[in-house]
Amino acid sequence: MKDDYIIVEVAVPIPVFETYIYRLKKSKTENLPDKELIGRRVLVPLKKTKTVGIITDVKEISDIDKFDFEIKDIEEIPDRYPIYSKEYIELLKELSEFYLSPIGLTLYYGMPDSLRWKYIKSKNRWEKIGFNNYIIYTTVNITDSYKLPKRQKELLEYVISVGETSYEDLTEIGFSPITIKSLINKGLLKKENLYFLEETEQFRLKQNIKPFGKEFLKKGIFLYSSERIEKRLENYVNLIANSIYEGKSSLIIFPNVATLKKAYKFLKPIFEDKLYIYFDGLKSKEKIKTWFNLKNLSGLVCIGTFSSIFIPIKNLSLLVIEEEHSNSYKLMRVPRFDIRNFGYKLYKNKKNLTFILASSTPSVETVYLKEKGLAKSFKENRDLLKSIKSKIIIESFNYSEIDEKLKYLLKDKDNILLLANRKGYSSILYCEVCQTEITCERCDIPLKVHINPKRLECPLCNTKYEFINNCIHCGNRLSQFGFGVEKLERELKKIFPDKRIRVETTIIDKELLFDKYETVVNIFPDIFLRKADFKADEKFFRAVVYPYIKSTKNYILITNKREHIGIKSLINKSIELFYKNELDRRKILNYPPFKQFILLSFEGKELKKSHVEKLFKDWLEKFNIKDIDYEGVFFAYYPYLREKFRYQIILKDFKEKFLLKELFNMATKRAIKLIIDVSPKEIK
DNA sequence: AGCACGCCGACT
DNA sequence: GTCGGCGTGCTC
Repeated sequence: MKDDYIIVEVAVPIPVFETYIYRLKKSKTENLPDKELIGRRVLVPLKKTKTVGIITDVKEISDIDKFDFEIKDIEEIPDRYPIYSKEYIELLKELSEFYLSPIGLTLYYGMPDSLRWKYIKSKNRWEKIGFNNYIIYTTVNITDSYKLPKRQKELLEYVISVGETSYEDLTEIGFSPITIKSLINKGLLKKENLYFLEETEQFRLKQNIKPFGKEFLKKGIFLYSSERIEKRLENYVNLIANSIYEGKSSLIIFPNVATLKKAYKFLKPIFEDKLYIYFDGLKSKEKIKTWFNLKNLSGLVCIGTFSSIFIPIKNLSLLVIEEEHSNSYKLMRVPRFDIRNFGYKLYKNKKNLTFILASSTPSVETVYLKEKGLAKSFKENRDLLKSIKSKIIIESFNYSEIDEKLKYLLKDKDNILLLANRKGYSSILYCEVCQTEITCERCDIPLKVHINPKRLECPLCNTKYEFINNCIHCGNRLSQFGFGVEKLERELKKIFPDKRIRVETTIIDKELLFDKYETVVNIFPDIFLRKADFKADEKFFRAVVYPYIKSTKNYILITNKREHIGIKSLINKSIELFYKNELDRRKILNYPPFKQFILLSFEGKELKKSHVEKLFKDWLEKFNIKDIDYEGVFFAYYPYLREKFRYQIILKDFKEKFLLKELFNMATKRAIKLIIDVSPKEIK
């Protein structure tokens, strides 16, 4: 009897760090066109319900005696092919271990959302969101010339009218499987499996794109910071063409959809049907098609956002992460890992991968990779700032004079981008009688005033409140203080009704990456230095330097931090000056990348600092942890968020990371939510 | 996560 | 006496 089963390890989408063991009946694998089990989706029972999981390993049948729990059977294998490759399963396992991100959740959120089936217990059925096993379409456009039964005629007319549909859609609206089948047999309907497209046509590059020699398709990690994003994209065309010419595939990742779409417009006419796009907002059918084509075929190019890193692309030879410093490459939710690190793992694992980390203002970590000799410069080592000719004007900041100053500075300018990292209309609403600010009920921080529509909004949890004129305690009229971009925009439009002025809070992570303006005004980036974050100087530097790259004639910087190294490197037109200084500083202070940080955030409704201290002490004692570098429990930068108190601990270079899983379990038992952030991007 | 169990307070 | 709120435990 034993021989009729295969024992497999399955990662299920629940917040635990382990995988579970299931039995798979051999007969269920007999008709599979691909015998590989690892990377497959499986439908499994889990406690009193069912879930979709991913096979991560195949065990020896003799292991069965080792388990002291009842082993349940896999109910079904829903797909003809695995969705992840063995290689990606291996790497994602390692990465989840490194970031202490539950493997089941990592694989679950990595796959196309339409494959994340949910079992609805009350309805006793699976919810297959937008799922289609194969598409049904037709090549005819009129039904008149065919003699068909009434129902078949209706079906054919329906398919003609919608163009492309699915088996599920058709049965859902009332066509029987027999009707569908007979039209398929007559050749009037065609079905195409999305999972399995044949490797057919020989792709020809458009005339004007010629393979470029092989000098840039070498194995290696490269830092590409010597040119602007427009210019970089032009260079990728040659690399992609090279890769396709060799029958291999490329992946270019962008930090946001707006930038991605601009890149698509540029690349589509060049690479036509060899170009695929992948991002969360894509239609589920398209996502599945892109996923499986990239997994099964070769000689393609994909551009996408964060989620595209999960596609197990066949013969990947070029990986580019654009604007690699962006915060969007590490999510604040599961899977809590940094895709740059995944790129690094892919690079280590593949024989020939060109891995490019590109940014006009790269992250300190990536510059450090270059310092250590792990990454090389892509193209010549030239400072981008030296090629920018726009004039730098530095002015001091004073809140009461800002309107007058802008009026004076902008009087002879046009085509202006104005940046101020202040959301909303004004910063606070204040009662001068009670001397209190109007604050968010859930976060206890001042609400910002917004207009269009007029409302109050919490800058942290985004809860919206009705605008009030009078104080809720004494009825006195409330006053507004501070300014935001909405107020700046309104007032500048009043002063200069004919000028082209765009007002934004930030450039980074907006579609502005490709845009240029004659004059860029940057108001008070000093705000980035207010937070005692280890990355504060880097953020300030980027906030000062990045807008300069977008200006063609004038760059007006309004700041009171003239002595900061970030501004010095701008004036000296040398980004290297900043990185050298910053690396020295971080080394002295034992900050990343010299020490690895693990940020522990504890959250709870009635949580007190002493509870966290007790929990941490108990953990240290229980596991006899002596060798640990941390500076105690402190209040988080936002100590009260969404009705929860928040405390943090920073561990430096903590080696026994697996023990944090136990801390996580202990915290859960005490109703404390613990968020473990390995190599945090920011501390907030 | 998502479900069940079990202990309390509020209700017919 | 029992309905349901949510704290706690567990998933191969």
